[in-house]
Amino acid sequence: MEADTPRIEEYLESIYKLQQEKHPVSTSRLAEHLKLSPPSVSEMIRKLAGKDLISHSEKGICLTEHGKTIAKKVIRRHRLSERLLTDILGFKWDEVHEEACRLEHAISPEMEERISESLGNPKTCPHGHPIPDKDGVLITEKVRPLSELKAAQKGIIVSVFEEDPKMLQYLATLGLMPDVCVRVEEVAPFGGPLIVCVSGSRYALGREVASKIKVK
Amino acid sequence: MEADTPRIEEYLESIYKLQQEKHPVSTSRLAEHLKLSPPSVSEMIRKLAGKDLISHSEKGICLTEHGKTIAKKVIRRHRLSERLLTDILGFKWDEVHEEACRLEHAISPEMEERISESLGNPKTCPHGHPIPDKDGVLITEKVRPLSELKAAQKGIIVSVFEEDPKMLQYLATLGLMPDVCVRVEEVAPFGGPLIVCVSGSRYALGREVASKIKVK
DNA sequence: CTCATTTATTAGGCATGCCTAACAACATAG
DNA sequence: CTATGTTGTTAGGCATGCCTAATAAATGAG
Ligand SMILES: [Mn+2]
Ligand SMILES: [Mn+2]
Ligand SMILES: [Mn+2]
Ligand SMILES: [Mn+2]
Repeated sequence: MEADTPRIEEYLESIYKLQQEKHPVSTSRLAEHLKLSPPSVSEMIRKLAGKDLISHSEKGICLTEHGKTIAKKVIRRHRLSERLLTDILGFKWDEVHEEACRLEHAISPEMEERISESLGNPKTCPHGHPIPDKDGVLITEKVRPLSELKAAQKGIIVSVFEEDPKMLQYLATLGLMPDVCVRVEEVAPFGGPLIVCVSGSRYALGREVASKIKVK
Repeated sequence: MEADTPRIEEYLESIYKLQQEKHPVSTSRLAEHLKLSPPSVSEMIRKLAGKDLISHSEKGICLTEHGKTIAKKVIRRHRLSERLLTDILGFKWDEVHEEACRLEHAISPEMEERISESLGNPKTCPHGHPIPDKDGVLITEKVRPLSELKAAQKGIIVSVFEEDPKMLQYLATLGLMPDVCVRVEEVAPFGGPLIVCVSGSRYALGREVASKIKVK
């Protein structure tokens, strides 16, 4: 019954992440995220459904409880790997995603626990996303995208929903990282950029980017 | 021209290790070490020869220069992984082989360097085997097996050529680890055991095991 | 409502790596 | 020298995961 390959783990991980954003996960969005052709994904979807890891109705792809459990384990290993890479090996937050994406499939439960312990059981990855605990319990803070703030409102960055190294590097130069306080100075109309103030400096920030920065 | 899969890396790594011991590496020994069927190995051998990674004459399998270069890279990653596992994550030396054998294929050149730096560029793995440097240079100390020592001779353990966790655990309880001084008290005749003295205690040690412990 | 685009699936392949069964080649013990 | 066991290879398969081309189904703009 159990037969989890790295590829299956990777699909479940992606489905989980996509579910976070917009609810119905489609074949095409999944194919795009995984950088695979739609037929490849279509085929795997059928297999995952056969293994009772997802349900595949007309309204999209959904993880089953079993699928969600596995996805959270993969995500735990991914995020712990990221922390290992930044906190112990000195990587920057924009360098860790791809590396962690490989490591997550090569880590035993024992190593997972040792990493967690060695790091003092961290609660989040370097991008601010919560790390599911050993039992799959995931504490999600109530957040909203920076793009929803009105002029003069401020918030503390909780997480940055972005994987692209270039973008992460850019955000780091602006100081837009978890735990940092941002104030919205101005919101340009017609979907224009936000003017934000971060530790004394002002920057113009596109709506697209701002929507990926979650604040509380 | 380049097309290195984890499996190819694993084969080259095994061939390299087997070459260290007895010279002519045979299909069957390789199959046994890799825990694969002889036909599977036979097939891969042909492929590796086609990629100019090994030469396959009647007198056995030999790594080419190119093959040796790749093998040493894999071994560097393996041994650095072992050090990471023991020195930073708190694993014991008997718990790291299998784990490292997976990690070695999931580590980028950048991560390899970061691990090495973070550990202070270690020269050996926890079992005392030398870690090839960035450029593949490998410093091999002149050693001889403990089993070749005569009564009253002593030596310092350099390395332990053993992968089996049970055996490593056993050796650790006796204190037979790198940098430890051993004195041979007695050598039983007809291939019998050695009586050795390690930090004040005496133990009987089979020839087989003793031959895997290298001293200087 | 209809035609065109987007989205999903089928069909047919291919590469990688593994397996078992059968056979060939060789060594060597009797 | 022959029978036997060891070693290696061929032949034929299978599972996994990916691809392109073609087709079907759904959507939505005019
Ligand atoms: Mn991943
Ligand atoms: Mn992250
Ligand atoms: Mn290995
Ligand atoms: Mn080692």
